[in-house]
Amino acid sequence: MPANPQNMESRARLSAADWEQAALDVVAAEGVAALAVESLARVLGVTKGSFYWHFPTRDALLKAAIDRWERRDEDEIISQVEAISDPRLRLRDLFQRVSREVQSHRIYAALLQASDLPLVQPVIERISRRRLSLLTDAYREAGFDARRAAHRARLAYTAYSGFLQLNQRHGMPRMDQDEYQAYVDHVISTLVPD
Amino acid sequence: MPANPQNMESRARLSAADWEQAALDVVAAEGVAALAVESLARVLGVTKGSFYWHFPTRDALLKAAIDRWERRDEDEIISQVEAISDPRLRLRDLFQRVSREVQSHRIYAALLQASDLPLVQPVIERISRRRLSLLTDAYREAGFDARRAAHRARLAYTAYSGFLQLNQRHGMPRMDQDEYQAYVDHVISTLVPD
DNA sequence: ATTCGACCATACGCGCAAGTATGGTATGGA
DNA sequence: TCCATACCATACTTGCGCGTATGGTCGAAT
Repeated sequence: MPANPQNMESRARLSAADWEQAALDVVAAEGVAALAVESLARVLGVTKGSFYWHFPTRDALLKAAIDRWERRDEDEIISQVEAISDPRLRLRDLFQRVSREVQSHRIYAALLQASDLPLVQPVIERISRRRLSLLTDAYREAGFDARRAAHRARLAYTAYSGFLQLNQRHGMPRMDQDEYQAYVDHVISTLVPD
Repeated sequence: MPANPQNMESRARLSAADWEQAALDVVAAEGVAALAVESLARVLGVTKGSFYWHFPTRDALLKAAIDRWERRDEDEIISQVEAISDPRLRLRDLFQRVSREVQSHRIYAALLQASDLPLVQPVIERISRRRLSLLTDAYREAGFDARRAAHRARLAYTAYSGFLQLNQRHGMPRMDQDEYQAYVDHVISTLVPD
């Protein structure tokens, strides 16, 4: 019996999950448009022939990779945050937690940029709606009426996705670590009631 | 002498400016990726042969169209706003004015989505920097110290571009006209000091 | 009336990345 | 030991959109 082949660092043979993970890495680093099967095969040390055994088409890989990402990072963070009962503390914690995550948001930013593709558009809508209602609920619990809660949630969420767009991808006025944290604090003090 | 051929509704012959304007319409409606010379020629009722007389390449058209847009809408709005001396009134007016513009922002949103192309990336950076410093200056004049002014400006601008991304293009939770205006008012009261 | 140049049509070449066809190799179980 | 299955390589075909080559037309100036 050989050592567990799942954990060997340069496995001779691949599974669909390996392709999905590699696809996510490419998407995070270079965007959805850069996801090509031949180049991805080179990264994995194989050729197209391998790919088309695991997936029928390029879009199938993209969809599978996105689904994998959505299940993993999404449920995780949201469930962690929902554990905090005080809504204002919950919002603060959410903002801080989000500001520290990196890789998962790279992928979301990449998907945002490719949201005109029919395959990713419903994903963006689904995720945005979920996160938006998460924020809206928190603001309602914090004492906002329904209208103001929806507006403030929208403001917070658009600021988040706009930040991803302008900074995470091509660095706008770059910030160092301290200034970034100061910005996050400013956002919290501006958008979260005391 | 025939009637002014510039204003006839289906001119027999085109100029470079006609191509640029048509290109902007396509970009605004379907994004940068949808800008193809053959399809654009069909829209204008001609063929590729015409296009490559006016422009050497597709990218040349895209660049010319973007430049045209940048000169037109950008200088216009900014110079109008800079006329208001009171910084808080100026910010309010800016937000309101921006909220009513449509077409120009469709194009900016499309450019944002295509900001990984080497041709549009410097445009986005240039415009963002300009608008950001416009906001920063206003907040400074309104009494914010340099740090807070920069942060608040960044927050406002990311909220703006995030809104474009999520609503203007593929409509997130859609809003009717009244709710939209209410949202704008909420943003102003949250981000602009009294 | 002729000519010249601006504008356009038609037909082609070409590169890139997706997808197909088909055959090869390695590995575990009978 | 031998076969079946899972995984992979090689060599194609195909479609799409850019760019090129070349020739045609129409209006304006001489």
